[in-house]
Amino acid sequence: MPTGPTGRPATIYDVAARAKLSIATVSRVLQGTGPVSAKARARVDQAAQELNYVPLRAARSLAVQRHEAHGLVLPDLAGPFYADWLMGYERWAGEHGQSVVITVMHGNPDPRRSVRDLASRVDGIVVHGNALDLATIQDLRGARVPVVLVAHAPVAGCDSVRSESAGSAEQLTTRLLDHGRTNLLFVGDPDGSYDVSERYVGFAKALRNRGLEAPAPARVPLTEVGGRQFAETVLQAIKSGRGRPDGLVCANDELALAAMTTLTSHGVGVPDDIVVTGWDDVMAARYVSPGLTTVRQPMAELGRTAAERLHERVTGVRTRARNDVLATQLVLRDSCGTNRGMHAVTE
Amino acid sequence: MPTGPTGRPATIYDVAARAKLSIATVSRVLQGTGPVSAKARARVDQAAQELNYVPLRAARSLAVQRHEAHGLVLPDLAGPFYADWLMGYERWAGEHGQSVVITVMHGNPDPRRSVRDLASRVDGIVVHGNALDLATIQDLRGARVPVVLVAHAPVAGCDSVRSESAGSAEQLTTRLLDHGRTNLLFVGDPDGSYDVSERYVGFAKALRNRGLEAPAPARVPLTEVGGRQFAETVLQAIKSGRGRPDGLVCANDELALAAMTTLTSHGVGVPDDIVVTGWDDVMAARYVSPGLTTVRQPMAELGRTAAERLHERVTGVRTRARNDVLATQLVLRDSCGTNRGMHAVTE
DNA sequence: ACTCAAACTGTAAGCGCTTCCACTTTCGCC
DNA sequence: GGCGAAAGTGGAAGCGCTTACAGTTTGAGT
Repeated sequence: MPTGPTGRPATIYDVAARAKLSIATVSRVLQGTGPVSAKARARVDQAAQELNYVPLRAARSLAVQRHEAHGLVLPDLAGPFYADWLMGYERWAGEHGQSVVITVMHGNPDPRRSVRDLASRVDGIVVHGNALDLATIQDLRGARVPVVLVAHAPVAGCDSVRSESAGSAEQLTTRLLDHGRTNLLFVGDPDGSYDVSERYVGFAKALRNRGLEAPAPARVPLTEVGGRQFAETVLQAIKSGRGRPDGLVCANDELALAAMTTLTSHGVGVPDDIVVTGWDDVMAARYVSPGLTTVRQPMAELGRTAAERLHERVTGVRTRARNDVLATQLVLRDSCGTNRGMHAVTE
Repeated sequence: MPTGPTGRPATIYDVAARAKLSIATVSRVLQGTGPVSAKARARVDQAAQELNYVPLRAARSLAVQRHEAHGLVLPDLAGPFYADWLMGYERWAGEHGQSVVITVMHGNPDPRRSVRDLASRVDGIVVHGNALDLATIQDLRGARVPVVLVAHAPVAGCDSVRSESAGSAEQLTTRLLDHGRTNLLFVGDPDGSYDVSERYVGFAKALRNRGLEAPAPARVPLTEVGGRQFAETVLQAIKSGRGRPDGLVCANDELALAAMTTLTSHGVGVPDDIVVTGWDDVMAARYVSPGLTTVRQPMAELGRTAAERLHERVTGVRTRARNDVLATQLVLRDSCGTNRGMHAVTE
């Protein structure tokens, strides 16, 4: 928020003139580089102060060949957890003087252009989930843009950060089986995202461990509409006397919540007739009745970690790719019928 | 994601050399400015293509004295609605070729520096709620940085965008009074944000219209913890036989949800013994029982509008300040005890 | 006092792009 | 075929900053 004498923003020349020093010295004082006398420092500080001078980032970026900014590419911002993730990222960025430029792909009229554009104003890019196809990611890599993948399968040359999925899903599923469930269904499309595919892997593994065959996943969108629709088909199946599931392992909470409430409102008891679990631990999960058993991801930490990894790459302190997997937390509530005592938390 | 012959990103010089034309022509082709022959255009396009050339934004910004970027300053990202707001903003920005740089104030080690920094890499700034104090906003204005305020009281020289609050609050409160409530309480601190203060104004007005005196607001934080704590004091009051409220008009849903569930879990009936309303219509509001009556703000549209206003200011197509107020929607559910039929929606 | 190094400061050359201005083509038309 | 205007192109000057490099002080050591 600089104010120059002319009304136009003050430049380093204005400061230099006012301090009666060269722009080189001004730059050295302001950036804290190189040796400067105390006197010069004081004069510059005062002049800068008086002119309310702020160096123009574009000029600095051009000169130092660095932007001091991170680019984030997100598929969209739906769901409550992006906020937490972003918050974690922002926090780290703020503490380390990095700006954050966000680009959302959903509804973007020209994704390719947007990403190129982003790449030219930041030092590196974080890609969340499948916001970008592999070709575009490779493109970025080819152009030597540091890339960190979040909630995405590892890619050669890129760092990745995600939360553990398969293990938690297996653990959760096993728990349901332990409590006598015999006809579990996985709800959600594994092809939709890496995370979901991992969850299905864990689900299937738990079943196989019991000598059961894993049924194909119900490929519905991870939304409330998807959950409602799926519940309808379950209700149909029950009504028509066909085989009925006695448990739904849903790929996220929206799905689970919609499915569960649809079922209960049609007289199907949860958890007695059918158990339901979700993923993410959204706020509604603890306000619905019965409370929704779910898996909590350390969203803020995922964000923080992604920021850190990207910075390491940008500054070059690390060159070997690194794939972080953060632990999740099983949150037991009543919807899974295995809960003793509220809010027991395992793992 | 440019790739130059040397491994370093290609510059406009590389393209010019390859196309056997001057950089001036290359620039004209790429930016679509000025007259260029079809032949030249083709050569440049091809060369740029082959080199995977992307103009460096910093250089362009420096030359054109514009960043083609908007800065957003947010207090934090808590709550589910920032996501919708941001989504609306991003969408508009993406469609209009503007980048979005986000800065979160909460937990920021040096807010002042962050804002100055932001100001020097964008063409204008949107400030959400009370992320910034008035002095800082004035500073920005003084430096001729276009500023748009969201959910904030209008400030001279700044545009503002918010959603209607007082009227909806009055309408909601009146409705409760119409249904026989006589001892309503407003929960939330009006000093905490402009929006909340407006809601309290509407609440108080409704009471005065009935010749009732508006009680002082319960100044608790707008969080689940705040709601729980407040509910405890209500429970105390009831137990000790002191006057009890028969309705809580809460400043947001988190507060309302926590208060409501605390009350019901202690045997206080909602809506029979006491009615509860919230604000924002978060997802949990429709999963809790009874469903939470609340007020929905057009978050995405608020975001879109803010983006548009800022752009108008940046481009100078409008110079007079403008204050937009968007309509809200009363969402009636069972917690207010005045609902006939699910999901009736008024206004 | 004198030398030499260390401390400080200034000059100027970029960083990669846009754009004014001048210059050369190319047309349209009499 | 020749003329003027329009179209196309290139040279070069910035935009505001950083940073060699060179130049000037300063000060310690003798």
